[in-house]
Amino acid sequence: MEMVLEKQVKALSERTLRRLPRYIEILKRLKSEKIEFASSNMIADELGLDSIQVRKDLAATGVIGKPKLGFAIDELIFGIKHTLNWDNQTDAFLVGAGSLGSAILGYKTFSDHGLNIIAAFENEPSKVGEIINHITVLPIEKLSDMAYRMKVHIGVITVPADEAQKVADMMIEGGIKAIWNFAPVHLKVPDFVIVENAQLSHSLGVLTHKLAESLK
Amino acid sequence: MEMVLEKQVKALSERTLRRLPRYIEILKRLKSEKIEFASSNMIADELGLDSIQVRKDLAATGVIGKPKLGFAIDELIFGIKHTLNWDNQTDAFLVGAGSLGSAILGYKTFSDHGLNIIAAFENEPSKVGEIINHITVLPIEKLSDMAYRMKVHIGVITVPADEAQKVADMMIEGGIKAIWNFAPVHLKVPDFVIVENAQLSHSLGVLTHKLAESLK
DNA sequence: TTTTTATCGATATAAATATATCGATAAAAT
DNA sequence: ATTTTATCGATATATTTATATCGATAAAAA
Ligand SMILES: NC(=O)c1ccc[n+]([C@@H]2O[C@H](COP(=O)([O-])OP(=O)(O)OC[C@H]3O[C@@H](n4cnc5c(N)ncnc54)[C@H](O)[C@@H]3O)[C@@H](O)[C@H]2O)c1
Ligand SMILES: NC(=O)c1ccc[n+]([C@@H]2O[C@H](COP(=O)([O-])OP(=O)(O)OC[C@H]3O[C@@H](n4cnc5c(N)ncnc54)[C@H](O)[C@@H]3O)[C@@H](O)[C@H]2O)c1
Repeated sequence: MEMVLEKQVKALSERTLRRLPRYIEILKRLKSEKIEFASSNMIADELGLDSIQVRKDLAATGVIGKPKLGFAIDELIFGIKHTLNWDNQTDAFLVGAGSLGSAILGYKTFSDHGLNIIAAFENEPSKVGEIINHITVLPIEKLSDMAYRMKVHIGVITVPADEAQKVADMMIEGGIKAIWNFAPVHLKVPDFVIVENAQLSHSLGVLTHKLAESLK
Repeated sequence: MEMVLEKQVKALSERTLRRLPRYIEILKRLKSEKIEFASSNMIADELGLDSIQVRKDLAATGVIGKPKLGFAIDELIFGIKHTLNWDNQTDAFLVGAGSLGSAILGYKTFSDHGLNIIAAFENEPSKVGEIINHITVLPIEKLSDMAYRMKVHIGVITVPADEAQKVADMMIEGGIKAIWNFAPVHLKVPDFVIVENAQLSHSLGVLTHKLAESLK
């Protein structure tokens, strides 16, 4: 299986990036059914998308399809994962081992998605020392220093909204380069820091609005 | 405070819908600082957006600004909430009271966002009967029937991926009209059912890709 | 009272994203 | 060996989304 991955890859829009994991999902299912090639049409049908869009998205991964057959599934999964950098794991710290934080710590699948949470941090003394899914909860005071020494690049924020900026600042002080933020606040960070907001209320807003419209 | 909300509201794009909750966040903070009017510029600055875009988004809520002053904050919060249908609560059932499901059940803020989870359902007998944040966990067998009888319109899916379609089918059988899906699968539903996917891995993919790019 | 000013909101332009068209190609069928 | 076929991928068009321009307006200043 030859992988031509260093091929010049086109620019990736955020919308394309968000669709790529969905392709993996379908491809894995097809693979489990012993299917070896998937056409853009098959994928598009499964996901209710347009096959042209699928082809364009896949082009961005650099994987080449075969006329009449489509894309070799193994190669395509590999290519998508590579594009997302899911073929590597990046070390991460999580801050706020509350209910959402614990759910994330306990979720094994993120390690398939490039995220290796190696420690959690808390300001609540009673939680410090806990171990959740083999991950130890440490005192928040150690965050910056440890991030710096261990060259941790990703920080996950699951503290209450009014603590989030403070935590982000500590992360950045520790050299963290990308923040996955679950707190419902807009974080102010320097340009060189990437922030990705995973705010459930945004998604919920779309749902409640559409539902209200549909019931009108 | 006069609210002209039934004014003809323009079509709302999904991207606008996703920004609206962010405006509420900023407006609430300004309000807590005793500020009464917010200009599109102030809001845009806080969120790193363009003020024209803010004005366009706000226009979609039907709220009218005042020259030189901007938007009356109280009225604007009200208008945005109305647009999202966050000024009503819709009853919802959650299925899968595992770690993510429990975090959602325990999160009080969703009731400010139009979601009133009134029961949870499980197929794991040991979990049935539990009470999480005043919400009782019931056996999954009762889902369709109760949804139908209680006219529940929203279903939240937090079961493992390979159970999600089955659960969605039961919800639809029970007359549920909108599904908030946290399982990493594309649900197949009839046209009249709204599905909003809250898939964390999509967000994570954007993060890991951008981080890899930035470190190149 | 008149002038200045900040901001809105309508309209226009630009950019990004999605969809359509079609020739090229390799597999399968004849 | 030749033809047919499904699919790719490049290029072109359409749609959606974001950004820019500018006259109108109401508040504040002169
Ligand atoms: N639970 C959910 O379903 C949910 C949904 C959407 C958003 N969120 C957001 O996620 C965040 C966490 O929510 P949660 O429900 O897990 O809350 P939680 O209260 O259960 O957990 C927050 C944790 O952060 C810790 N913490 C607080 N300040 C800290 C600090 N300065 N340093 C280190 N740790 C600190 C607390 O001790 C606590 O354990 C909040 O911002 C919330 O708005 C949660
Ligand atoms: N935990 C996370 O941080 C996280 C993150 C992203 C996505 N997810 C997704 O959310 C879903 C739940 O994840 P989790 O970590 O809470 O898993 P979990 O195993 O803790 O919880 C799943 C729950 O669903 C119940 N269940 C299973 N089949 C059921 C059925 N047919 N009817 C009713 N209940 C059923 C189980 O008994 C269990 O309690 C999964 O699809 C997962 O991929 C979770």
